[in-house]
Amino acid sequence: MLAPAFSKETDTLLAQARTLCDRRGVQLTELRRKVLGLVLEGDKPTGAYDLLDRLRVHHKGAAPPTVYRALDFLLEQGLIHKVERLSAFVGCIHQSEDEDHHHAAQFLICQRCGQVTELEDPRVDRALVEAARELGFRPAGSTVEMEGTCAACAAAPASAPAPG
Amino acid sequence: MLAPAFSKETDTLLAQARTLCDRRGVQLTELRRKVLGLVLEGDKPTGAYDLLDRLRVHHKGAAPPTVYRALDFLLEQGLIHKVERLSAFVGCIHQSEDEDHHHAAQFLICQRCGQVTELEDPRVDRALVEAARELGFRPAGSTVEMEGTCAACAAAPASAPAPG
DNA sequence: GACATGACGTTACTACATAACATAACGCCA
DNA sequence: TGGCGTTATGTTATGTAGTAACGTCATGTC
Repeated sequence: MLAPAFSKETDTLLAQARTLCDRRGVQLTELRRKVLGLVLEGDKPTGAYDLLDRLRVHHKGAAPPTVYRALDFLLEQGLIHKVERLSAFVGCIHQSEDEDHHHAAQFLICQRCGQVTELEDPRVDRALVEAARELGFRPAGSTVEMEGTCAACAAAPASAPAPG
Repeated sequence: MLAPAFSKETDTLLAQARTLCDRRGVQLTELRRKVLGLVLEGDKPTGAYDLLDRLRVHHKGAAPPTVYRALDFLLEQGLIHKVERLSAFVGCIHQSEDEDHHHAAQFLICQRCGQVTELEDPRVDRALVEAARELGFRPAGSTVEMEGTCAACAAAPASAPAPG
């Protein structure tokens, strides 16, 4: 079970994640760290079974529950997000030690190039929380996703979607 | 292939849907009408395979594509919505002939009783569209869902979630 | 040393969704 | 009126996503 090699950027994020988990008293185990690394390495949202395939390279005998448990942990800790429309996972770009584990994020999904952009727009969250509150609804978590065409693809000729 | 019996409320909505499709020049076939009826009858979001089971009662030989094609049509026409977090479908309560086929809706999902409430809050949509516009993103469709506890369940004792 | 806890292994299964090709009904129009 | 395109549906098979249930192993603790 060798350690996979991650990019420098990923290693930095992994180090941050380690610090965060230590402070919270939760275990960023080797397995969970690997899965987080795989999610972070992808420049696009990655499906659980795709992660599983990659995980198996260095982690023999990995099965669906192996990946899903790790993903559940990472979601709980707010280290990754799930993009519901894609049934896929992305690393969270807004890691912050002091924040709630699950901060409210929004995603813009480009139908042309597949690129996903994470937003953290307070106006959107505020509007949603307010609308819920008016109905006496107590929010626990939200999914906000918008599909469409990103700026790069809108500018590119029809035959050439902006690359990943 | 007998016609299933729907409630009076559902029949009313089906009649509206019929009118709307006629005006648009699209075909609300018997099959599509049945599936729409089944979705509308449910007081909670219904999964595709649940719909399939019910469809089979009156529609021998129905298979997954039978249901999914009908659902795709109904989604296109804005007659139903998909709740991504539940992989399930609900009837749209905001049918309007003049509107876009896909209007921006939001959903509040109660984790206790499973009830789903559709909102159509202009503030939420406006905030999201604005945030996207600032990044040069051209919106095509959005998913906005919030999970939590509905007013009824929040008021009810812990052991007795408010009924469906 | 018995026992609780948390992480992970392993097997099997359930649920969700689509590909690919066949068939049938309809309108069109040459 | 026969051929053709279009749209809806039938049919078979397969791909993808997610979970249940139970076993094992390490660690801590009383």
